[in-house]
Formats: sequence, C-alpha cells, structure tokens
Amino acid sequence: MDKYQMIYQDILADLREEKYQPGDYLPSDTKLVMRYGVSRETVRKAMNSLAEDGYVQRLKGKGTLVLAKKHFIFPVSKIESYRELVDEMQLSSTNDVLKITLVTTIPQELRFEGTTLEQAIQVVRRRNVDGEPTVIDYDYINSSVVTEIPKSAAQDSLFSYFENQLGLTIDYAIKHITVESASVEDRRWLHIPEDTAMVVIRSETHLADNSLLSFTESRHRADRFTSVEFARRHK
Amino acid sequence: MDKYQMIYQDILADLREEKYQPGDYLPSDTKLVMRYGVSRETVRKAMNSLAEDGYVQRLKGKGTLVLAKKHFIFPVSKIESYRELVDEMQLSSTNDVLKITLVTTIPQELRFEGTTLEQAIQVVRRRNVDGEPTVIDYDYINSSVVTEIPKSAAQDSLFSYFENQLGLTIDYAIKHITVESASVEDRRWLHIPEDTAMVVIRSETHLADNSLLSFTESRHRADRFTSVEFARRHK
DNA sequence: CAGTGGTCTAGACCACCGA
DNA sequence: CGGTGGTCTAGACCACTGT
Repeated sequence: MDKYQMIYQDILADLREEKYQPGDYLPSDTKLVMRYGVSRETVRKAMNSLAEDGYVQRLKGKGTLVLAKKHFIFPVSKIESYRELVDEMQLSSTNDVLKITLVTTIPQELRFEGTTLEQAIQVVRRRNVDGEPTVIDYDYINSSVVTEIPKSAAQDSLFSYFENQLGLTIDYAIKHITVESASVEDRRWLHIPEDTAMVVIRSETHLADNSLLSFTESRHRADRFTSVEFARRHK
Repeated sequence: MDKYQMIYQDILADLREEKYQPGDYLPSDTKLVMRYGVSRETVRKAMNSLAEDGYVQRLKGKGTLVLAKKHFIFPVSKIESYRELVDEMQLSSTNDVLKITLVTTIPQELRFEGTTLEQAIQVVRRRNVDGEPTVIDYDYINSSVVTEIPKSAAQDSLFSYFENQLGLTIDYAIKHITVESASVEDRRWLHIPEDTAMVVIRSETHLADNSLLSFTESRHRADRFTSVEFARRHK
C-alpha cells in the first residue's frame, strides 16, 4: 500500500478506537512527518483525505480538529457495500439471496447513462434489518467483466468478491434517487401494504479503467429509510 | 485565487462550453504544465479535483478522459445553494420568501449533532418549479454569525449573501435524509393532499473555522423529487 | 514570536499503455 | 520505447493563530 494510504488508515484506526476524542487535535503535520518518516506533502495527502471524508477539520494556525463521530447510514455520497455498512454500523442484518441468473435484457430505467449491456448476471437479494425485511437489491453485473458469481459471494459481499477475489478496482458510481410506490414484487418480498412509499436508488458502477461493472436497483421501505451524509463545499 | 483553482475553473469552463466532448482526452499533465507555467503537482491538484467531482476520469498510461455530462439535481453529496442549482440546471424556478423572523428556539429534530443555538434568524421560503410549489425550506441562521438578513438576500441566495457580502467561508454540512408524510404546513403551502410523502433533508452547515452557520430543513414533494449523485470509492 | 496548515516548486522514480 | 498518470521528496514562502 502507498505511504499516504498507510497513514490514512493508521490515523483512522486510532479515531475508530477513540484514541482521539472529538474536540481533540491530531498531532501536527510536522509531528507526523517525524513519526512516519515521510515528507510533509505525503502527510498532508492523508490528512486532507480524512478531512474530505468528514473525520477531521483542518484549522489554519490551530491544528487538525477531530470532529464528532458520524453515523453513515446508507450514504448516497459514498460507494460502500451493504456488508461494509453493516460492519461499520454494527447492524443486526441478514441477507437472503433470492435469485442468481444470466439475463440478456436489463430494465429500461437502469440504463440511464445511455450505456448498455449485452449480457448480465442478475442477482436479487433481500436485506433484513433486525429480522424485518427492509430492502430489495437487484444487481446486474456485466458478464464480460465477471463471468460467474458463486452463491457464497452473493451471500457475503459482491464488492468483496470483485475486489479481493477477482482483483477488480471499483472506482465510481452515478446514482439516481427517487421515491416511488411499492411494486408487486416489493409487496411480496417485504410484506408491506399497497401504497407504501419506497426509496429507490438506481446506480451505475464503473471500474478504474472506466469500464462498466454493474447496474443496481436498491429499493428501501421509505418508512425505514434514513441516510446521513457528509458534504464539503468546493468553490 | 490560487493557481490550482484557476486551472480547475479554466478547464471546467471549457468543459461546460463543450470545447471537450465526452470521450475526448484533456491535454496531458505535461502539456498543461507548459500551458499554465506551473509545476506538475499544481496541475495534478486541479485535475484530481475535476476527477473527484465526476467531470473526468484519470486513466494511467492513457490520459484524462472526459466523462458524460451529468445532471446534478438536488445533490445531497454536495453543498450547493438552490440558486446555484437553478442556474446550473437552467430550471424555471421562482422563490417566495414567506417569513424572516428572529427566534430563540429551533425545532428539536434539527439539533441532531447535539449542538445548539441561542438565537437564530428563521427564514421560510417556498420554491416553485415550472410554476408549481414544490419545496419548502426552513433556515435557522446563527445570529451570532449573521446579524441580519435583508429580504433581497433571502429572495436571491442566502449562500451568495454569506459568501460574497459577508465574506464567510462555508465549508461543510451534515445532512439527514428521511421520507415523511406531509405536515399541515406542507399541505397549506404546497396545495397537496393528505398522506403525500415528502423527502425531508435536514442539514447543519459549518464554516471553515468549524463554527455553526445554520440549520436547514428542506421539504420536497416526494413525487417531484429526484437526486442524481456522483460518488467515488475511497478504499 | 513560534507553530500551525495552505500553496507551490523542480525533480525523481514507478506502473501502465500503445505503437 | 516514449508518453501517460501516481507517488514521493526536500525545500520554500505564505496566512493564520495564540502567547
């Protein structure tokens, strides 16, 4: 791993273990330069990433302030797998793999960037939070990038499978968020009444070489949906 | 303005004017170093910001690819004023200032970070898209930071007033997104039936010195709500 | 005043891509 | 192989903070 990523992860681990409390200051850039034996620009790259991600605030003339701990629940501004969220938030959540099939057509609503897919692996999963069915995910994985998906990977984490098993580098996504009424399938899988509102997040995920990895439609019971976001202003 | 920000704005202007089409490559770092007469790290800072914001994709060994134009509609992952959105998206939108008053209490739901405010200026506004009332915004501005708000500022853009008139530096926000049913006030101002779902975005906005600028509650008709987000994966 | 973070430089080496 | 972007360095100067 690169040096600045090492430092980022190292400090982040300290923050998670609460070695630094909100309101504390991290060691100054100069101190970190000495501690890690790197140049200042390298330290700065790590610290600025922490600031960009909402963990700390850089205050000119004062230092690097630790911000209050945030709860990132279904962040739309991040690309995180459901598994990463569950781990981070320590949710009680289970996962039903409902279907894994090869398909040649994908729903019209998902092809929002004009891009298309010849053939995809469709994965349908249900997430149960605190024992209650809450979310249905439909994934369409580009089968010219991923040739097969074992059920265990769908059960555990597709992202982990792509990144750790297949060595792919997931890089960016475009997400569309709308609120729609529950479909027949929603009602069947989630056991909810008609007219229930659903938060629908449709996304298109790309790899670092800009190739298309997948389309995903994530349908959440609106009454159970909460998202917490951190955003910085870039003028 | 700093050099890297100049370069960022310069290239961004070119992208908006479509001097570069999606699929084109921007000039290489080396070319930009010569064009702008700066060091490579300075060029890189500008280019990486463009990539982070979803305009381009950096491809090792190939170049900097221009991505398809995105429509950022009510992005939760960015801090943008309503005015900036309207301008950028070329929406037909008007703005009713319903109320500007000094208050000493702010709604419980808005104080989600435990922070509090002694005294605030409450601004209530209604946004009409294509002539239809669609959004109600409740702003509570920290009156120890901003002492008065002329109606013209509320009519035009609070952010522009804060940044350009008062010289404040808006830096980050924490946003909570939920879906709730329409309140009595929603129904009155937006002329919608009971049980209509509303997308509610509550945010807390801070300045660069970490001081609290404002709480905002933005209530959108769910059936008119669309958000398009760009997100990069940071592992 | 000393210490902090912000910007910028000139140079180095590397991994990747395409011809 | 030359050109691309990614990382890293050692140093400089600046603006801001607190004492």
